[in-house]
Amino acid sequence: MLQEEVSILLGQKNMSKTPCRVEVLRVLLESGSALSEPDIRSRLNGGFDRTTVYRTLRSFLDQDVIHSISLEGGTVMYAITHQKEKHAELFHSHFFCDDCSKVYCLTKPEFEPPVLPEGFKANGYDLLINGTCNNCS
Amino acid sequence: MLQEEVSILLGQKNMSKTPCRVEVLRVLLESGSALSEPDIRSRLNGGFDRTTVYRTLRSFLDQDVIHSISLEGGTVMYAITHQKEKHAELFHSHFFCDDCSKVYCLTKPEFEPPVLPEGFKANGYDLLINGTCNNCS
DNA sequence: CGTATGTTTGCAACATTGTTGCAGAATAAA
DNA sequence: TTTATTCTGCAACAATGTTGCAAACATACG
Repeated sequence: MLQEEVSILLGQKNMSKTPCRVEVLRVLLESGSALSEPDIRSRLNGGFDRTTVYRTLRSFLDQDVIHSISLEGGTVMYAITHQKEKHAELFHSHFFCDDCSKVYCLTKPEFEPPVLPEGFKANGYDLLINGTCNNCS
Repeated sequence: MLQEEVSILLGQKNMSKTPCRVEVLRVLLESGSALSEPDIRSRLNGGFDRTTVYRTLRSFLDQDVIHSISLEGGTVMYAITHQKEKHAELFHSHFFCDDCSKVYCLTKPEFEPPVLPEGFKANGYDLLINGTCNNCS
């Protein structure tokens, strides 16, 4: 159930269950994909202020409850962090549908990275794949 | 020589050699890495308006003379597009140094991408690797 | 040469995304 | 209840990017 999932997410990070936090998590969980702040705010029940939503997102980002995805052109989307995968901290892979503009978090984000030039050391990989999603093909 | 390279880049795309375009290309070529608009503008000789620089960047983006790289958090950087590589249109790989914040375009951007879920079709790959560059290690 | 046409530039204005300061409301703790 | 903490809304601000308009400049054509 949704309420439970929200409680678990907040409880794990010792975050209090405020109305705005609960709503933001509900919206993100229900959408199943990444959303921009305007997207999120327009779906919230309660009519919260822009500032409050941004502060909520900032807290979630700091606590790794959510993560941000930067699209071509600088648009930033926010999505729940599901850490089922082992290398979730190292590899982040997302899919952007050119057709419906939906953003999906790939659950198996690991891949064979390119060889770096001499002297370069990698700490993390952020991959953004664009194309057509299963809904649009 | 730099002047020549600028002329070639503009000539290939049938773009007129305006002062601002020449300056922006000079700055990007001299820096050798990706720069933000404020970075670029502060290095221009001539004191061009913010708007003029953005319009110049837009033209270059439309003509694929440059490309943009979106960093974590939504910062956008601009870099010359070197299409020496075959798969340059499909694979874009960049390296962000956590130490000096410099952004490098990787010249061999191909890699083994992750397997997509059923029904998803990829059109392009944008990889952003973060870590330590050769100057900072 | 002069005129018409097109492009570049600067200025002002605006939109969007995100942050910060401050004061009031709500919540939890004493 | 009183105190302390944290949330929230409002106003203001900063950064990035776009658009409209008019002046400047270059280009082409008669």
